[in-house]
Amino acid sequence: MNEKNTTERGYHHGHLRDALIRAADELLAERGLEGFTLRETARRAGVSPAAPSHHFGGTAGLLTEVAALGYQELARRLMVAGESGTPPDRLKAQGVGYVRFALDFPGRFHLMFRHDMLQKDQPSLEQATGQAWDALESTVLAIRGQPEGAELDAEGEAMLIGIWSTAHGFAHLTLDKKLARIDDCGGNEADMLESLFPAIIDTLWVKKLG
Amino acid sequence: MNEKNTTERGYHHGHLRDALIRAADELLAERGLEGFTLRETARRAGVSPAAPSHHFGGTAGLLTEVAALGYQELARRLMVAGESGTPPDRLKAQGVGYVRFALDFPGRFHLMFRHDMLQKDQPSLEQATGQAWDALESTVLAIRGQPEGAELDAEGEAMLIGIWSTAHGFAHLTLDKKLARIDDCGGNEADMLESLFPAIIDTLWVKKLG
DNA sequence: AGCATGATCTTTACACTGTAAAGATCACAT
DNA sequence: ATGTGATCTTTACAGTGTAAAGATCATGCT
Repeated sequence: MNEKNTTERGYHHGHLRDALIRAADELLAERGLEGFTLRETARRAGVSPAAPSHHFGGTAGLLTEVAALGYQELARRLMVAGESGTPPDRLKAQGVGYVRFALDFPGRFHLMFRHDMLQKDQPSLEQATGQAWDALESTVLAIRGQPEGAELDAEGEAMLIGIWSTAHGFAHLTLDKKLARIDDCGGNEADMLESLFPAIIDTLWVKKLG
Repeated sequence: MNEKNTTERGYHHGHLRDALIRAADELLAERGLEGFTLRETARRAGVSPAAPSHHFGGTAGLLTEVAALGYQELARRLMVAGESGTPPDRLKAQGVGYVRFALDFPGRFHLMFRHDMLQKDQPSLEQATGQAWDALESTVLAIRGQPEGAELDAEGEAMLIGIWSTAHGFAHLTLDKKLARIDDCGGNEADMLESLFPAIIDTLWVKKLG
């Protein structure tokens, strides 16, 4: 019944909703969040400027779906990073993975933390953010010696928010070129991630936890 | 010669440049960065929509001056916070001061880290950011036992960027309501600053430094 | 089969935005 | 006093998001 997967012509697109999400994500990757435009997204999907609003209610609706995809990808990476090693090593790896995600997808990343552009009550978004949170939480639970599924104790909570804040802030500062004066790595983002950020984690966390 | 400080009537405003910066800052405080508009700023200054561009070249020019003021205020607070106590205590106090600044002036804070909206080469901005950086650097130098004015060693650098990242990330996450599920403090930003953030610093940093 | 119904997409329109270009006004030095 | 340059206004234009109304089509009901 849905056999117009190849050439989407005619008045009705067929898979417009998915196509719009994909187009928006690509536009975000190309021009960043500030270069994003609902009309340009529609243009890329080969559709009229007002078409997206029908499916998503407006710009915020579309961007919320894109952000949900971003959280899914982030959660996936955090789970992979938290698979092997001692609990402190896993937490460190998740921190690196968090920053790497931000540097790989700056547009997505910025969007995901712009609550003024998202509809926080959207179930798809809530679920995806929950997955990312859980990935970190289970690692911290292991560090604290608490059973899986338990509620974090106070120090565990501070630990979780701490690593999150540190990774989040480092990612933001790097993307905003605020660490450019650090000449150890000549502004190269990859180097900053591979050497500087782990050094920070070591200085802060691992030495204390291990 | 400049005696029209009270009633600014007539074709020429007199102190339009300053008035625009003030109006922009107020607008930022009222509606946040996303509610900011060059035309509304002009309206509040009682002037035509195109007038600001003459003084600042465009939106970015005006916002850069506002951001420079923000960095000045931030630097002032960091210096005050770093005045008394042991070096680790001073660094902790500066971290708290950093977050407090962000929560007190969300509009300014967001603007200050939007490199796509600022002119990074503006001297007023460069100088103000340098002051804020120096305030943190001198505290870390004291912790590392290095003389004032020296160049930070590798671990000191990691320490500086680490505390900055942690405070920066915590501020961002708080402003974006990402820590709302932490029910220890019922979403109250003041409580989060006064209890949660210091707990994080203690768990991460101070225990290790002291 | 024929047909109505509703989902999907387009067209049109409007109130905004930033800013470029050209004109008006005024302070001030000569 | 006079013109010169800085300051501000007017006008205009290309964009933006989205509301409202119209066109097109798939689908299920009789």
